[in-house]
Amino acid sequence: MASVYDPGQVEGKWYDYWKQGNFFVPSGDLSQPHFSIVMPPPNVTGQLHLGHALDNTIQDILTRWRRMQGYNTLWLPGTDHAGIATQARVEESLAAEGISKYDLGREGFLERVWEWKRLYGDRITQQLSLLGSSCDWSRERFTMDEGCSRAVREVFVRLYEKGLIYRGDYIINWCPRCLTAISDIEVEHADSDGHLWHIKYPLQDSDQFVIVATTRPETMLGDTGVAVHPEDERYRPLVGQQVVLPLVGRIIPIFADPYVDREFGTGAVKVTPAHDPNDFEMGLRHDLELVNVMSPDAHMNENAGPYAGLDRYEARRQVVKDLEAGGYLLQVEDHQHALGHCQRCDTIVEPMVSLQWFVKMKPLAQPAIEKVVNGEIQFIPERFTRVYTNWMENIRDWCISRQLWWGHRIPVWYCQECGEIICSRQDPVACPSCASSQLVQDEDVLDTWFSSALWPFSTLGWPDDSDDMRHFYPTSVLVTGRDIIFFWVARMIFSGIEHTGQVPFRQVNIHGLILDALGRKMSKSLGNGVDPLEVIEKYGADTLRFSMITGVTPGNDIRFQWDKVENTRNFANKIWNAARFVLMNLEDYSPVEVGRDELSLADRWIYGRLQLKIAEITSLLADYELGEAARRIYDFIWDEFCDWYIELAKPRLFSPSQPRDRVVVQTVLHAVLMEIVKLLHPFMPFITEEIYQNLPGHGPTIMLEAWPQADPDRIDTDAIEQMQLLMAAIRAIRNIRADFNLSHGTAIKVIVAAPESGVADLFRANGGYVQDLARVGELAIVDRLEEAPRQAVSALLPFAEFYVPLEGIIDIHKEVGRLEKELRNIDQEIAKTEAKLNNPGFLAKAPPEVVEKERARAEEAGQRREGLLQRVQILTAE
RNA sequence: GGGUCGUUAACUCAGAGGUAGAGUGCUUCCUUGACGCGGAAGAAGCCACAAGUUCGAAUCUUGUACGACCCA
Repeated sequence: MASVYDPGQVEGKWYDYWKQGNFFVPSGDLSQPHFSIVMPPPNVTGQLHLGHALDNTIQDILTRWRRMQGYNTLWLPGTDHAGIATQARVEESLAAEGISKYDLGREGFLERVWEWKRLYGDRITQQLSLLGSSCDWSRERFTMDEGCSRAVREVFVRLYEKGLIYRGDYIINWCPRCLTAISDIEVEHADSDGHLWHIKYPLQDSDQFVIVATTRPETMLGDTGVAVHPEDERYRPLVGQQVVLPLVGRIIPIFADPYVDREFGTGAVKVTPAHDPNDFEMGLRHDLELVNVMSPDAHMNENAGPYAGLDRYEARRQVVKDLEAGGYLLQVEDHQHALGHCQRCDTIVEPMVSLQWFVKMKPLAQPAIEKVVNGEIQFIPERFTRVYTNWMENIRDWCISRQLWWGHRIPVWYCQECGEIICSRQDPVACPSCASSQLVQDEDVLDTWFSSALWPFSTLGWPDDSDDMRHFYPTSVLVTGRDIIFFWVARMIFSGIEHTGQVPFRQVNIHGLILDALGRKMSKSLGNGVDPLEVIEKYGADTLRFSMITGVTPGNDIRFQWDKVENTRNFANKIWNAARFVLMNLEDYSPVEVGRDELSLADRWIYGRLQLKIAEITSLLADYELGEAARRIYDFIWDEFCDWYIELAKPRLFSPSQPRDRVVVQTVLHAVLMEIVKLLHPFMPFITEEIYQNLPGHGPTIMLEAWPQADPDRIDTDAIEQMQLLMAAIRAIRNIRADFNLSHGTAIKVIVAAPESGVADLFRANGGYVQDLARVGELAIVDRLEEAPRQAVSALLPFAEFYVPLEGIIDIHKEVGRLEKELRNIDQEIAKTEAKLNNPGFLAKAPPEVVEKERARAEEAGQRREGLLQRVQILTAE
């Protein structure tokens, strides 16, 4: 084994081995509980980014852990067709060849997209493999495969038949570049600097006027009303009157509506129902006419009269100019307002009225809220529950039609003869009403999220009553970022409840975003993204996984730091070398029975500590506290196992006079390393498999090993406490060595004065530990010193005093300084404990054990102070 | 405007009602037979501010400031 761990030599090999061994496939053991996760499907043409890496690492940790615990475990992978995103990319590539999708026609274009999908479809899944994802590739799905498409069809028809899907003219968000409707949540709002124009609208047959304020003057061409607040005294007399729309000449009413904000602008607003969502609502309430003045590419249309053909911003300039010329423009203020942008292409979205398909949300939202409120679905961390319920409670109908070609075509046909509308599971051949075969399918496709919403059950075989549905549904947990709670999580919840009668998952584990080192979102435009493949290439997947997980609070964002990656790489190397050491010393090892009475103090200590760690780590995992769990393993391996246990084991390993010692230590090293490697496996699957496969007594794969279970019988609290004393002693002596620059070669003598017989016995029995680890030549143990040596440095610990005679080396002055500093610390501690013990409230109300602890501490501090004072006296006495 | 999160050592972050933690960095020292991607020791924090609850608050409550994000 090489002394530096090389992940490149290891990772690919084991992944192939696991796949070939079918170790990712569920055990199928129905006597065990199931554990299932459906993977949030990445965009089929996408590339792995750090967000995916984090998301899938979490899922893989949970999956590997539960699998080891014996659950019938399924992690189902797949990809999403990502309608608008994929179509845009294919269009771009066509544009590079100088052709548009219209040149190819719908069929031809779709062929190109499928080609594209075949070309790039494997890339992201291959990248997921590089991460070590233990998902069942035999069940891999795609949102547009046959089964998912059938589920989409079924759901659409059911909702349609229930009256929950309708088609209508409503205001939607229109992207003038993508030339499609997009849903509310696909619009991103950003503040931008604009103006507020104050415009005079003259009253009909009067020389009076109202002043309206607007940020989008060009939309006035479509105004069909002016609104004021019903309780606004200023305008009360005007309500019911008519104004003459400037430039256009249309006569439109002034009406009162509580939506109007009296503080905004002049308190009177122009109402354009065809180009503003709020105006649209008011239009419905007051039966206003809809005047659409824009074409799909955001140019003015024929309803804009002389402005027809102008781009929306040119039209704005022209309208303003004309208003000014006509004396209608009274004032222009600077004004900041939020503008909606297309999530996909960042174009400013235009609210427009158009004929689209919608899902009626209120009836679906209600049960979806209940299941979360009553705890059938649990968000982790819990605070995301409110994010979800707030959104669900204020939900609006979901616009599901998209004017795209790539996606699930809406299963609705229009009879050209009689106008019948047919919504059907099977493609109809004749009109059921007039038997005509002149049927034309709706041109639109469904929002990508319509199919994603069905993912937890469409992938398991729904609508059939499949084995997988029965065995793995509802799924156990959904792991995803908080950025798609609305897009996806919410929609899966109401869809699952509506169509399967059950929640789609029991728990939702929300994690944060990965940010760059400066705390900014990683984005293409900033160019601050880090490619996970680069990290894997340089440091290995185990390192990437562990560095993203460890020391992270669930739900919080994570800054990506190369420093941390390096530190984790060092950790991997540390484990590697610890294993190398163990394996090197196991070459002559054959398993033997080792009696409990043969175990040394250090053996009993490490066994006990291991049990405690197993219990902690298991319970942290159950609570989704992966960061803390990882940190505990890290500490245990590096600190307790490597820095202490292995060091303590060395002398016994190499002592020719005690051959049995070597066997015992070998046994313990082997057993503890085996458990460590299992505990670490979900986090770092590759290196742990590699080590495991080198350990004597290994099975076919570590993946099939049982997760360690804490054995309370092995927790020897005495051994743990005793080791603590020895370790404290070793540290104190090392400290002295460092302070006095005593080189390694310098053998020192240490006198231990231990008044308690138990402590003295401990040092008599295990003085070897101190001698070896603190490099002590002679260790003398006494109850008490008649006369403490003057030419000696001391460490006065609560349980014993340690003297290192340094005739000729010690600088008395320096030593006194050292002791005085310690005295100051002790004095502070005493002041603190005294303050508590002198507080009657504390004595009366604090739990007795806390008071007792405080008393003990005070007493101990008092004794140490006494000792320190004496020591100073001895040293300063001339 | 509403909401969520954050503010802890120089930096990046854990923690959490009862003596402030890690990693990196910094200062010494160490070619000890796993690892210098290592080991030992050390310096370094009024846990943002204010009020409250409590015997006791960095931790709970409320408010303030600053920062990030989400929704309108």
